[in-house]
Amino acid sequence: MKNKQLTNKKEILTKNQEIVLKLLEKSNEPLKAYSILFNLSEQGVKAPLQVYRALDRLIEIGKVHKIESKNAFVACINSNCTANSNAAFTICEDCDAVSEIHDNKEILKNLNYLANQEKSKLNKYNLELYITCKNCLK
Amino acid sequence: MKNKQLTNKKEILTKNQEIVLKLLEKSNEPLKAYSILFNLSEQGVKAPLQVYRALDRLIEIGKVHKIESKNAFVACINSNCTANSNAAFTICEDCDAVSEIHDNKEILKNLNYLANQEKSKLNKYNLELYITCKNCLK
DNA sequence: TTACATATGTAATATTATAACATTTAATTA
DNA sequence: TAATTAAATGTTATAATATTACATATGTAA
Repeated sequence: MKNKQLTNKKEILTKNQEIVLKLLEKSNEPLKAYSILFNLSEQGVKAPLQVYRALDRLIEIGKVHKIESKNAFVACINSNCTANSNAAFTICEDCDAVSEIHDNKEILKNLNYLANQEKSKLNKYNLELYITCKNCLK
Repeated sequence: MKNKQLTNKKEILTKNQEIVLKLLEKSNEPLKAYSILFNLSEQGVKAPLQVYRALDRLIEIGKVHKIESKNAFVACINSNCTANSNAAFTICEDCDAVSEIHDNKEILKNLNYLANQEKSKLNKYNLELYITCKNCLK
């Protein structure tokens, strides 16, 4: 589908978007949609759609990423994130810890090259690295 | 979770695994689990679990990959695929066409480097490139 | 054979996500 | 300002994806 116009109103978020983002930002792990829902029930968020709509928009403007292999959502740690920005994560297969990798020029270069080889245009990418983390290697 | 022993019994598949893999191999697009289920109802596959169990095993031995962002499954095009092999796909955002990228040495090198930087060990990766494909660029 | 692991079948249910529609709030403009 | 439109919200219902739990069967090793 084509992208909608991203008016980018200086990141003015609506109430639901605001509280969903706040929750994600203070969480130190990816949260699932229904976990967000239960966490926010006291703040008036009562139905899945309220969460999913907020998440959709937050993802659209690049404030949130979805970890596809976990159906979970994280706030982007990149302060200067842009719309539909790229995402790369490490996921420890032992302890499930997830962390975001800052955009990596070298990877982007390679991926663009790959896309170009097929005469197609790279719009964005999702990269999930399944690792054994430093702690779990001990 | 730790990997189970991969006995690799020369790729002897069970009945359900066999027919699920056959279906995926002759499909020219990723199939969803319930689509597989409906397609195979005449062959005695009657419950989601039969499909999911077959898929789990096929993924484990590297014959099938899951496109995480689509909850869909494809047969691996890499004839000499190994257990838990890496996967990389392009997904056209306009026409939804998906194709697998053959393992790319350069990417793997970069990703290993990234993991090493964090003193962690890369086990496998999942890479999904959202593109506009050759046809849709016209 | 006995024991054990693996595979299968089946029903029920959990989890994740969207459709459809009514209502409210915000932004635009006449 | 009032009228008009667009965006966001609320709510119910339901669709789509995936797993739990348990009974049974089948293959493999001691």
